[in-house]
Amino acid sequence: MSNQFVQKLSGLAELSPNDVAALEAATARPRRYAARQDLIREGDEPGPMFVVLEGWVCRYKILPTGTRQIVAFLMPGDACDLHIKLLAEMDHSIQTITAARVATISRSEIDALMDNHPNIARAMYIAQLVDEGVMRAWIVSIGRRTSPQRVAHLICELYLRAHNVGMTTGESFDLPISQIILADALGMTAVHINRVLKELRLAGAMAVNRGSVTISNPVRLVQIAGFDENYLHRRLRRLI
Amino acid sequence: MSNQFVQKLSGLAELSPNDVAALEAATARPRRYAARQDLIREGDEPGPMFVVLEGWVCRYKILPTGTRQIVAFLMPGDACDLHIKLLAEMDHSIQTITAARVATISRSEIDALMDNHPNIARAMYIAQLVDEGVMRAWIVSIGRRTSPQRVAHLICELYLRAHNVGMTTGESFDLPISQIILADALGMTAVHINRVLKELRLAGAMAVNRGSVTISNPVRLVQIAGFDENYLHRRLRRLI
DNA sequence: CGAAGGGTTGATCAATTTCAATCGCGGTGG
DNA sequence: CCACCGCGATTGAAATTGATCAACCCTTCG
Repeated sequence: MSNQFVQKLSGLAELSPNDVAALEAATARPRRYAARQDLIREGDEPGPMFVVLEGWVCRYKILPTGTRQIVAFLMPGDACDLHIKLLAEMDHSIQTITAARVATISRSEIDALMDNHPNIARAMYIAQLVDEGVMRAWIVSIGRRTSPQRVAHLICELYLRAHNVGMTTGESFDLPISQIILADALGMTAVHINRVLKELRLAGAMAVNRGSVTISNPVRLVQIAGFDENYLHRRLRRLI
Repeated sequence: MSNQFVQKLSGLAELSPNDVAALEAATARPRRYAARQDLIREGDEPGPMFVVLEGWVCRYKILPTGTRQIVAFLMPGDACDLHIKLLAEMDHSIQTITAARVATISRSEIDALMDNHPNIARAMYIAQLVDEGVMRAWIVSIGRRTSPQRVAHLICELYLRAHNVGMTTGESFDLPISQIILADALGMTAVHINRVLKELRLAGAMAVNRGSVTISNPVRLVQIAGFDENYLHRRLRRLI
Protein backbone atom coordinates (compact mmCIF):
# COMPACT_ATOMS: atom_id res chain seq x y z
CA MET A 1 0.00 0.00 0.00
CA SER A 2 1.43 3.27 -1.14
CA ASN A 3 1.52 5.49 1.94
CA GLN A 4 0.10 5.45 5.44
CA PHE A 5 -2.46 8.11 4.64
CA VAL A 6 -4.00 5.96 1.93
CA GLN A 7 -3.67 2.92 4.14
CA LYS A 8 -5.44 4.59 7.02
CA LEU A 9 -8.31 5.98 4.94
CA SER A 10 -8.72 2.63 3.19
CA GLY A 11 -9.44 1.15 6.57
CA LEU A 12 -12.26 3.64 7.12
CA ALA A 13 -14.11 3.51 3.78
CA GLU A 14 -13.94 1.59 0.52
CA LEU A 15 -11.61 3.46 -1.77
CA SER A 16 -11.52 2.87 -5.53
CA PRO A 17 -8.23 2.87 -7.45
CA ASN A 18 -9.33 6.26 -8.67
CA ASP A 19 -9.73 7.53 -5.09
CA VAL A 20 -6.33 6.16 -4.17
CA ALA A 21 -4.73 7.84 -7.15
CA ALA A 22 -6.28 11.15 -6.16
CA LEU A 23 -4.94 10.84 -2.61
CA GLU A 24 -1.51 9.96 -3.87
CA ALA A 25 -1.51 12.92 -6.22
CA ALA A 26 -2.55 15.23 -3.40
CA THR A 27 0.29 14.06 -1.18
CA ALA A 28 2.91 13.70 -3.86
CA ARG A 29 5.02 16.68 -2.93
CA PRO A 30 5.61 16.60 0.80
CA ARG A 31 7.91 19.00 2.52
CA ARG A 32 10.68 17.91 4.86
CA TYR A 33 11.01 19.35 8.33
CA ALA A 34 13.70 18.96 10.94
CA ALA A 35 12.77 17.87 14.47
CA ARG A 36 11.19 20.49 16.74
CA GLN A 37 9.96 22.73 13.98
CA ASP A 38 6.60 24.41 14.35
CA LEU A 39 4.41 23.78 11.33
CA ILE A 40 2.04 26.45 12.57
CA ARG A 41 1.65 28.35 15.82
CA GLU A 42 -1.20 29.35 18.08
CA GLY A 43 -2.50 32.70 16.85
CA ASP A 44 -1.46 32.10 13.24
CA GLU A 45 -4.01 32.12 10.49
CA PRO A 46 -4.82 28.52 9.54
CA GLY A 47 -3.17 27.37 6.35
CA PRO A 48 -3.48 24.25 4.23
CA MET A 49 -4.32 20.87 5.70
CA PHE A 50 -1.30 18.89 6.89
CA VAL A 51 -0.85 15.19 6.26
CA VAL A 52 2.01 13.49 8.06
CA LEU A 53 3.78 10.99 5.81
CA GLU A 54 6.85 10.25 7.86
CA GLY A 55 7.97 11.06 11.38
CA TRP A 56 6.06 12.13 14.48
CA VAL A 57 4.26 15.40 15.06
CA CYS A 58 2.25 16.81 17.96
CA ARG A 59 -0.32 19.45 18.72
CA TYR A 60 0.36 21.42 21.86
CA LYS A 61 -0.43 24.49 23.88
CA ILE A 62 1.86 26.56 26.09
CA LEU A 63 0.56 27.96 29.37
CA PRO A 64 1.34 31.43 30.70
CA THR A 65 3.80 29.82 33.11
CA GLY A 66 5.69 28.30 30.19
CA THR A 67 4.68 24.71 30.82
CA ARG A 68 3.48 22.76 27.86
CA GLN A 69 0.65 20.35 27.32
CA ILE A 70 0.62 18.13 24.27
CA VAL A 71 -2.97 17.50 23.21
CA ALA A 72 -2.44 15.04 20.37
CA PHE A 73 0.17 12.94 18.63
CA LEU A 74 0.14 12.67 14.86
CA MET A 75 1.88 9.71 13.25
CA PRO A 76 2.26 8.85 9.56
CA GLY A 77 -1.14 8.76 7.93
CA ASP A 78 -2.67 11.30 10.30
CA ALA A 79 -4.13 14.52 8.95
CA CYS A 80 -5.11 17.80 10.56
CA ASP A 81 -8.35 19.66 10.70
CA LEU A 82 -10.41 19.36 7.60
CA HIS A 83 -12.24 22.66 7.89
CA ILE A 84 -9.68 24.54 9.88
CA LYS A 85 -9.65 27.36 7.36
CA LEU A 86 -13.04 28.41 8.66
CA LEU A 87 -11.37 29.71 11.80
CA ALA A 88 -9.63 33.03 12.00
CA GLU A 89 -6.70 31.78 13.99
CA MET A 90 -5.16 28.64 15.42
CA ASP A 91 -5.94 27.88 19.04
CA HIS A 92 -2.89 25.63 19.36
CA SER A 93 0.47 24.96 17.75
CA ILE A 94 1.67 21.99 15.74
CA GLN A 95 5.29 20.89 15.92
CA THR A 96 7.42 18.07 14.59
CA ILE A 97 8.85 15.78 17.24
CA THR A 98 11.25 13.98 14.92
CA ALA A 99 12.39 14.92 11.43
CA ALA A 100 9.29 14.52 9.29
CA ARG A 101 7.83 14.57 5.82
CA VAL A 102 4.55 16.43 5.74
CA ALA A 103 2.29 17.04 2.75
CA THR A 104 0.14 20.15 2.59
CA ILE A 105 -3.16 20.16 0.78
CA SER A 106 -4.73 23.49 -0.03
CA ARG A 107 -8.30 24.33 0.78
CA SER A 108 -9.32 24.12 -2.88
CA GLU A 109 -7.64 20.77 -3.34
CA ILE A 110 -9.43 19.42 -0.30
CA ASP A 111 -12.75 20.72 -1.53
CA ALA A 112 -12.15 19.10 -4.90
CA LEU A 113 -11.17 15.80 -3.29
CA MET A 114 -14.22 15.79 -1.06
CA ASP A 115 -16.63 16.82 -3.81
CA ASN A 116 -15.39 14.37 -6.41
CA HIS A 117 -14.67 11.43 -4.14
CA PRO A 118 -17.48 10.78 -1.70
CA ASN A 119 -15.66 7.84 -0.19
CA ILE A 120 -12.67 10.00 0.58
CA ALA A 121 -14.99 12.51 2.22
CA ARG A 122 -16.56 9.73 4.22
CA ALA A 123 -13.19 8.39 5.34
CA MET A 124 -11.97 11.84 6.33
CA TYR A 125 -15.09 12.52 8.37
CA ILE A 126 -14.67 9.22 10.14
CA ALA A 127 -11.01 10.01 10.79
CA GLN A 128 -12.04 13.29 12.35
CA LEU A 129 -14.60 11.58 14.58
CA VAL A 130 -11.97 9.09 15.69
CA ASP A 131 -9.61 11.95 16.50
CA GLU A 132 -12.31 13.43 18.69
CA GLY A 133 -12.75 10.08 20.39
CA VAL A 134 -9.02 10.01 21.04
CA MET A 135 -9.20 13.45 22.64
CA ARG A 136 -12.01 12.32 24.90
CA ALA A 137 -9.97 9.30 25.88
CA TRP A 138 -7.07 11.61 26.76
CA ILE A 139 -9.31 13.69 28.98
CA VAL A 140 -10.46 10.54 30.73
CA SER A 141 -6.90 9.29 31.16
CA ILE A 142 -5.51 12.51 32.50
CA GLY A 143 -8.52 13.17 34.67
CA ARG A 144 -9.16 9.82 36.24
CA ARG A 145 -6.40 7.27 35.70
CA THR A 146 -3.41 6.74 37.97
CA SER A 147 -0.06 7.39 36.41
CA PRO A 148 0.80 3.78 35.55
CA GLN A 149 -2.64 3.34 34.03
CA ARG A 150 -2.19 6.54 32.11
CA VAL A 151 1.14 5.58 30.62
CA ALA A 152 -0.08 2.08 29.83
CA HIS A 153 -3.19 3.46 28.18
CA LEU A 154 -1.26 5.80 25.95
CA ILE A 155 1.07 3.02 24.87
CA CYS A 156 -1.87 0.77 24.04
CA GLU A 157 -3.39 3.52 21.96
CA LEU A 158 -0.21 4.32 20.11
CA TYR A 159 0.48 0.66 19.49
CA LEU A 160 -2.91 0.13 17.89
CA ARG A 161 -2.71 3.28 15.85
CA ALA A 162 0.74 2.31 14.63
CA HIS A 163 -0.45 -1.20 13.92
CA ASN A 164 -3.30 0.19 11.87
CA VAL A 165 -0.86 1.72 9.42
CA GLY A 166 1.57 -1.15 9.37
CA MET A 167 4.18 0.41 11.59
CA THR A 168 4.60 -2.30 14.18
CA THR A 169 6.90 -5.31 14.08
CA GLY A 170 5.56 -8.04 16.30
CA GLU A 171 4.92 -6.51 19.67
CA SER A 172 7.32 -3.65 19.21
CA PHE A 173 7.03 -0.32 17.51
CA ASP A 174 9.11 2.79 17.08
CA LEU A 175 8.33 5.47 19.60
CA PRO A 176 10.90 8.18 19.03
CA ILE A 177 9.65 10.17 21.99
CA SER A 178 11.64 11.36 24.98
CA GLN A 179 10.32 10.99 28.50
CA ILE A 180 9.95 14.76 28.56
CA ILE A 181 7.51 14.63 25.68
CA LEU A 182 5.64 11.75 27.27
CA ALA A 183 5.38 13.87 30.40
CA ASP A 184 4.03 16.84 28.43
CA ALA A 185 1.44 14.60 26.84
CA LEU A 186 0.28 12.92 30.04
CA GLY A 187 0.31 15.92 32.34
CA MET A 188 3.09 14.57 34.51
CA THR A 189 6.72 15.40 35.22
CA ALA A 190 9.53 13.67 33.38
CA VAL A 191 10.89 12.41 36.68
CA HIS A 192 7.68 10.69 37.50
CA ILE A 193 7.31 9.26 34.00
CA ASN A 194 10.73 7.74 34.46
CA ARG A 195 9.69 6.00 37.65
CA VAL A 196 6.45 4.76 36.14
CA LEU A 197 8.25 3.35 33.11
CA LYS A 198 10.56 1.50 35.44
CA GLU A 199 7.60 0.14 37.35
CA LEU A 200 5.94 -1.07 34.14
CA ARG A 201 9.20 -2.65 33.07
CA LEU A 202 9.60 -4.46 36.38
CA ALA A 203 5.98 -5.59 36.16
CA GLY A 204 6.93 -7.24 32.89
CA ALA A 205 4.32 -5.29 30.95
CA MET A 206 6.39 -3.18 28.58
CA ALA A 207 9.83 -1.74 28.08
CA VAL A 208 11.17 1.29 26.27
CA ASN A 209 14.63 1.19 24.71
CA ARG A 210 16.29 3.70 22.48
CA GLY A 211 13.22 5.01 20.72
CA SER A 212 11.26 1.81 20.54
CA VAL A 213 8.70 0.16 22.78
CA THR A 214 8.26 -3.55 23.30
CA ILE A 215 5.05 -4.75 24.83
CA SER A 216 6.35 -7.75 26.68
CA ASN A 217 2.97 -8.76 28.06
CA PRO A 218 0.07 -7.34 26.07
CA VAL A 219 -2.59 -8.86 28.29
CA ARG A 220 -1.05 -7.38 31.38
CA LEU A 221 -0.58 -4.00 29.76
CA VAL A 222 -4.21 -3.89 28.67
CA GLN A 223 -5.27 -4.90 32.16
CA ILE A 224 -3.20 -2.21 33.78
CA ALA A 225 -4.48 0.41 31.38
CA GLY A 226 -8.09 -0.68 31.60
CA PHE A 227 -7.89 -0.29 27.85
CA ASP A 228 -10.94 -0.61 25.65
CA GLU A 229 -10.18 0.02 22.03
CA ASN A 230 -13.75 0.92 21.10
CA TYR A 231 -12.94 4.62 20.85
CA LEU A 232 -10.54 3.99 17.99
CA HIS A 233 -13.47 2.69 15.93
CA ARG A 234 -11.38 0.30 13.94
CA ARG A 235 -12.97 -1.81 11.30
CA LEU A 236 -10.59 -4.65 11.80
CA ARG A 237 -11.05 -5.86 15.33
CA ARG A 238 -7.86 -7.76 15.91
CA LEU A 239 -6.90 -8.64 19.41
CA ILE A 240 -3.50 -7.31 20.25
CA MET B 1 -33.82 35.71 18.82
CA SER B 2 -35.86 32.54 18.65
CA ASN B 3 -33.74 29.92 20.39
CA GLN B 4 -30.17 29.52 21.55
CA PHE B 5 -29.27 27.20 18.70
CA VAL B 6 -30.16 29.83 16.13
CA GLN B 7 -28.50 32.48 18.24
CA LYS B 8 -25.29 30.51 18.50
CA LEU B 9 -25.08 29.65 14.81
CA SER B 10 -25.91 33.24 13.87
CA GLY B 11 -22.78 34.25 15.71
CA LEU B 12 -20.70 31.92 13.56
CA ALA B 13 -22.00 32.66 10.06
CA GLU B 14 -24.44 35.03 8.37
CA LEU B 15 -27.82 33.35 8.40
CA SER B 16 -30.67 34.49 6.16
CA PRO B 17 -34.25 34.56 7.42
CA ASN B 18 -34.69 31.46 5.31
CA ASP B 19 -31.81 29.72 7.10
CA VAL B 20 -33.24 30.70 10.44
CA ALA B 21 -36.67 29.38 9.50
CA ALA B 22 -35.13 26.06 8.46
CA LEU B 23 -33.31 25.76 11.79
CA GLU B 24 -36.44 26.58 13.70
CA ALA B 25 -38.42 24.01 11.78
CA ALA B 26 -35.77 21.37 12.44
CA THR B 27 -35.85 22.00 16.18
CA ALA B 28 -39.57 22.60 16.48
CA ARG B 29 -40.45 19.38 18.23
CA PRO B 30 -38.03 18.87 21.07
CA ARG B 31 -38.40 16.09 23.55
CA ARG B 32 -38.37 16.63 27.30
CA TYR B 33 -36.06 14.67 29.56
CA ALA B 34 -35.82 14.49 33.31
CA ALA B 35 -32.48 15.10 35.04
CA ARG B 36 -29.93 12.27 34.93
CA GLN B 37 -31.37 10.55 31.87
CA ASP B 38 -29.00 9.07 29.34
CA LEU B 39 -29.80 10.29 25.85
CA ILE B 40 -27.51 7.63 24.47
CA ARG B 41 -24.93 5.29 25.96
CA GLU B 42 -21.44 4.17 25.12
CA GLY B 43 -21.74 1.14 22.85
CA ASP B 44 -25.11 2.20 21.42
CA GLU B 45 -25.52 2.75 17.74
CA PRO B 46 -25.46 6.49 17.03
CA GLY B 47 -28.86 7.99 16.40
CA PRO B 48 -30.03 11.41 15.29
CA MET B 49 -28.15 14.59 16.08
CA PHE B 50 -29.08 16.15 19.41
CA VAL B 51 -29.60 19.87 19.90
CA VAL B 52 -29.98 21.08 23.45
CA LEU B 53 -32.65 23.77 23.72
CA GLU B 54 -33.07 23.99 27.46
CA GLY B 55 -31.20 22.60 30.43
CA TRP B 56 -27.70 21.22 30.82
CA VAL B 57 -26.32 18.01 29.37
CA CYS B 58 -22.92 16.33 29.51
CA ARG B 59 -20.85 13.78 27.66
CA TYR B 60 -19.06 11.33 29.90
CA LYS B 61 -17.25 8.04 30.14
CA ILE B 62 -17.22 5.53 32.96
CA LEU B 63 -13.99 3.75 33.88
CA PRO B 64 -13.74 0.07 34.78
CA THR B 65 -13.43 1.14 38.43
CA GLY B 66 -16.75 2.94 38.21
CA THR B 67 -15.38 6.47 38.40
CA ARG B 68 -16.69 8.90 35.90
CA GLN B 69 -15.09 11.57 33.76
CA ILE B 70 -17.21 14.20 32.11
CA VAL B 71 -15.62 15.21 28.83
CA ALA B 72 -17.92 18.04 27.77
CA PHE B 73 -20.80 20.19 28.92
CA LEU B 74 -23.59 21.02 26.53
CA MET B 75 -25.72 24.05 27.24
CA PRO B 76 -28.70 25.43 25.31
CA GLY B 77 -27.69 25.97 21.70
CA ASP B 78 -25.09 23.23 21.69
CA ALA B 79 -25.38 20.35 19.25
CA CYS B 80 -23.76 16.94 19.07
CA ASP B 81 -21.65 15.31 16.44
CA LEU B 82 -22.64 16.21 12.95
CA HIS B 83 -21.44 13.03 11.27
CA ILE B 84 -21.75 10.70 14.18
CA LYS B 85 -23.88 8.30 12.18
CA LEU B 86 -20.73 7.30 10.29
CA LEU B 87 -19.54 5.43 13.36
CA ALA B 88 -20.77 2.01 14.30
CA GLU B 89 -21.09 2.76 17.98
CA MET B 90 -20.81 5.54 20.52
CA ASP B 91 -17.51 5.79 22.37
CA HIS B 92 -19.13 7.76 25.22
CA SER B 93 -22.49 8.43 26.81
CA ILE B 94 -24.58 11.58 26.88
CA GLN B 95 -26.72 12.42 29.88
CA THR B 96 -28.92 15.24 31.07
CA ILE B 97 -27.71 17.03 34.17
CA THR B 98 -30.91 18.98 34.75
CA ALA B 99 -34.33 18.49 33.24
CA ALA B 100 -33.89 19.41 29.59
CA ARG B 101 -35.54 19.98 26.26
CA VAL B 102 -33.58 18.37 23.46
CA ALA B 103 -34.40 18.35 19.76
CA THR B 104 -33.34 15.47 17.58
CA ILE B 105 -32.56 15.94 13.93
CA SER B 106 -32.39 12.88 11.73
CA ARG B 107 -29.50 12.18 9.43
CA SER B 108 -31.57 12.98 6.34
CA GLU B 109 -32.78 16.26 7.83
CA ILE B 110 -29.23 17.26 8.61
CA ASP B 111 -28.08 16.39 5.14
CA ALA B 112 -30.91 18.45 3.69
CA LEU B 113 -30.08 21.39 5.94
CA MET B 114 -26.42 21.26 5.06
CA ASP B 115 -27.00 20.84 1.33
CA ASN B 116 -29.62 23.56 0.98
CA HIS B 117 -28.16 26.07 3.41
CA PRO B 118 -24.44 26.54 2.92
CA ASN B 119 -24.27 29.07 5.72
CA ILE B 120 -25.79 26.63 8.13
CA ALA B 121 -23.23 24.08 7.07
CA ARG B 122 -20.51 26.62 7.57
CA ALA B 123 -21.76 27.54 11.02
CA MET B 124 -22.05 23.91 12.06
CA TYR B 125 -18.53 23.15 10.92
CA ILE B 126 -17.23 26.11 12.85
CA ALA B 127 -19.18 25.00 15.90
CA GLN B 128 -17.56 21.61 15.64
CA LEU B 129 -14.09 23.14 15.40
CA VAL B 130 -14.82 25.24 18.46
CA ASP B 131 -15.94 22.14 20.33
CA GLU B 132 -12.62 20.54 19.48
CA GLY B 133 -10.82 23.61 20.74
CA VAL B 134 -12.77 23.33 23.96
CA MET B 135 -11.69 19.72 24.35
CA ARG B 136 -8.07 20.69 23.85
CA ALA B 137 -8.46 23.39 26.47
CA TRP B 138 -9.85 20.79 28.87
CA ILE B 139 -6.86 18.55 28.29
CA VAL B 140 -4.57 21.47 29.02
CA SER B 141 -6.49 22.40 32.17
CA ILE B 142 -6.61 18.92 33.59
CA GLY B 143 -3.05 18.16 32.60
CA ARG B 144 -1.23 21.27 33.64
CA ARG B 145 -3.27 23.65 35.77
CA THR B 146 -3.47 23.63 39.55
CA SER B 147 -6.90 23.01 40.98
CA PRO B 148 -7.84 26.65 41.62
CA GLN B 149 -6.69 27.53 38.11
CA ARG B 150 -8.67 24.62 36.75
CA VAL B 151 -11.89 25.59 38.43
CA ALA B 152 -11.44 29.25 37.53
CA HIS B 153 -10.74 28.35 33.92
CA LEU B 154 -13.85 26.24 33.59
CA ILE B 155 -16.00 28.98 35.07
CA CYS B 156 -14.54 31.53 32.66
CA GLU B 157 -15.30 29.21 29.76
CA LEU B 158 -18.83 28.49 30.86
CA TYR B 159 -19.51 32.15 31.53
CA LEU B 160 -18.44 33.14 28.03
CA ARG B 161 -20.34 30.32 26.40
CA ALA B 162 -23.45 31.23 28.36
CA HIS B 163 -22.96 34.88 27.52
CA ASN B 164 -22.75 34.01 23.85
CA VAL B 165 -26.29 32.69 23.92
CA GLY B 166 -27.70 35.38 26.13
CA MET B 167 -27.84 33.33 29.29
CA THR B 168 -25.97 35.59 31.66
CA THR B 169 -27.34 38.42 33.77
CA GLY B 170 -24.60 40.87 34.59
CA GLU B 171 -21.74 38.92 36.05
CA SER B 172 -23.86 35.99 37.13
CA PHE B 173 -25.19 32.99 35.33
CA ASP B 174 -27.10 29.84 36.15
CA LEU B 175 -24.87 26.88 36.79
CA PRO B 176 -27.19 24.13 37.96
CA ILE B 177 -24.29 21.82 38.62
CA SER B 178 -23.41 20.06 41.85
CA GLN B 179 -19.87 19.99 43.17
CA ILE B 180 -19.85 16.29 42.39
CA ILE B 181 -20.41 17.00 38.73
CA LEU B 182 -17.80 19.72 38.77
CA ALA B 183 -15.41 17.19 40.26
CA ASP B 184 -16.21 14.63 37.56
CA ALA B 185 -15.55 17.25 34.91
CA LEU B 186 -12.27 18.51 36.34
CA GLY B 187 -10.76 15.21 37.40
CA MET B 188 -10.87 16.04 41.09
CA THR B 189 -12.82 14.89 44.15
CA ALA B 190 -15.92 16.67 45.35
CA VAL B 191 -14.24 17.37 48.68
CA HIS B 192 -11.39 19.12 47.01
CA ILE B 193 -13.68 21.08 44.71
CA ASN B 194 -15.46 22.29 47.79
CA ARG B 195 -12.26 23.62 49.32
CA VAL B 196 -11.17 25.26 46.10
CA LEU B 197 -14.53 26.99 45.72
CA LYS B 198 -14.14 28.31 49.22
CA GLU B 199 -10.66 29.56 48.40
CA LEU B 200 -11.91 31.33 45.28
CA ARG B 201 -14.74 32.86 47.27
CA LEU B 202 -12.37 34.10 49.95
CA ALA B 203 -10.09 35.48 47.27
CA GLY B 204 -13.06 37.54 46.11
CA ALA B 205 -12.94 36.06 42.62
CA MET B 206 -16.24 34.21 42.35
CA ALA B 207 -18.97 32.64 44.42
CA VAL B 208 -21.43 29.84 43.84
CA ASN B 209 -24.87 29.94 45.45
CA ARG B 210 -27.79 27.66 44.87
CA GLY B 211 -27.18 26.86 41.24
CA SER B 212 -25.81 30.16 40.13
CA VAL B 213 -22.34 31.64 39.90
CA THR B 214 -21.40 35.23 40.43
CA ILE B 215 -18.07 36.40 39.16
CA SER B 216 -17.31 38.99 41.78
CA ASN B 217 -13.99 40.00 40.29
CA PRO B 218 -13.67 39.09 36.61
CA VAL B 219 -10.16 40.41 36.24
CA ARG B 220 -8.93 38.39 39.18
CA LEU B 221 -10.72 35.27 37.99
CA VAL B 222 -9.18 35.56 34.54
CA GLN B 223 -5.78 36.10 36.14
CA ILE B 224 -6.10 33.07 38.35
CA ALA B 225 -7.27 30.94 35.46
CA GLY B 226 -4.67 32.20 33.03
CA PHE B 227 -7.65 32.38 30.73
CA ASP B 228 -7.29 33.24 27.06
CA GLU B 229 -10.56 33.12 25.22
CA ASN B 230 -9.00 32.61 21.81
CA TYR B 231 -9.97 28.95 21.70
CA LEU B 232 -13.65 29.83 21.77
CA HIS B 233 -13.21 31.61 18.43
CA ARG B 234 -15.91 34.13 19.11
CA ARG B 235 -16.74 36.72 16.56
CA LEU B 236 -17.66 39.28 19.14
CA ARG B 237 -14.59 39.97 21.17
CA ARG B 238 -16.05 41.55 24.23
CA LEU B 239 -13.94 41.80 27.31
CA ILE B 240 -15.62 40.16 30.22
C1' DC C 1 -40.78 12.83 60.49
C1' DG C 2 -37.28 10.38 58.29
C1' DA C 3 -34.33 9.55 54.46
C1' DA C 4 -31.36 11.03 50.79
C1' DG C 5 -28.33 13.89 48.54
C1' DG C 6 -25.41 17.72 48.62
C1' DG C 7 -22.28 20.68 51.06
C1' DT C 8 -18.67 21.53 54.61
C1' DT C 9 -14.87 20.61 57.58
C1' DG C 10 -10.99 18.23 59.95
C1' DA C 11 -7.40 14.75 60.12
C1' DT C 12 -4.63 11.57 57.88
C1' DC C 13 -2.66 9.23 53.94
C1' DA C 14 -0.78 8.60 49.36
C1' DA C 15 0.62 10.19 45.00
C1' DT C 16 3.38 13.55 42.58
C1' DT C 17 6.17 17.37 42.25
C1' DT C 18 10.21 19.67 43.28
C1' DC C 19 14.97 20.01 44.12
C1' DA C 20 19.36 18.16 43.57
C1' DA C 21 22.85 15.25 42.01
C1' DT C 22 24.82 11.82 38.95
C1' DC C 23 25.27 9.15 34.77
C1' DG C 24 25.71 8.25 29.84
C1' DC C 25 25.75 9.18 25.22
C1' DG C 26 26.36 11.68 20.82
C1' DG C 27 28.18 15.58 18.77
C1' DT C 28 31.70 19.19 18.38
C1' DG C 29 35.74 21.96 18.53
C1' DG C 30 40.52 21.96 19.56
C1' DC D 1 41.69 11.54 18.78
C1' DC D 2 39.86 13.26 22.85
C1' DA D 3 38.04 16.48 26.31
C1' DC D 4 34.00 19.02 26.77
C1' DC D 5 29.10 20.16 26.41
C1' DG D 6 24.25 19.56 26.40
C1' DC D 7 20.40 16.85 26.75
C1' DG D 8 17.95 13.13 28.32
C1' DA D 9 17.70 9.36 31.74
C1' DT D 10 17.99 7.96 36.46
C1' DT D 11 17.84 8.11 41.43
C1' DG D 12 17.17 9.90 46.23
C1' DA D 13 15.07 12.95 49.60
C1' DA D 14 12.04 16.56 50.94
C1' DA D 15 7.97 19.26 50.14
C1' DT D 16 3.33 19.77 48.43
C1' DT D 17 -0.94 18.72 46.50
C1' DG D 18 -4.84 16.33 46.41
C1' DA D 19 -7.26 11.98 47.82
C1' DT D 20 -9.30 9.39 51.34
C1' DC D 21 -11.78 8.65 55.51
C1' DA D 22 -15.06 10.25 58.69
C1' DA D 23 -18.13 13.22 60.65
C1' DC D 24 -21.81 16.48 60.68
C1' DC D 25 -25.02 19.96 58.77
C1' DC D 26 -28.71 21.55 55.90
C1' DT D 27 -32.35 21.37 52.65
C1' DT D 28 -35.59 18.98 50.03
C1' DC D 29 -38.92 15.70 49.35
C1' DG D 30 -41.89 11.70 50.08
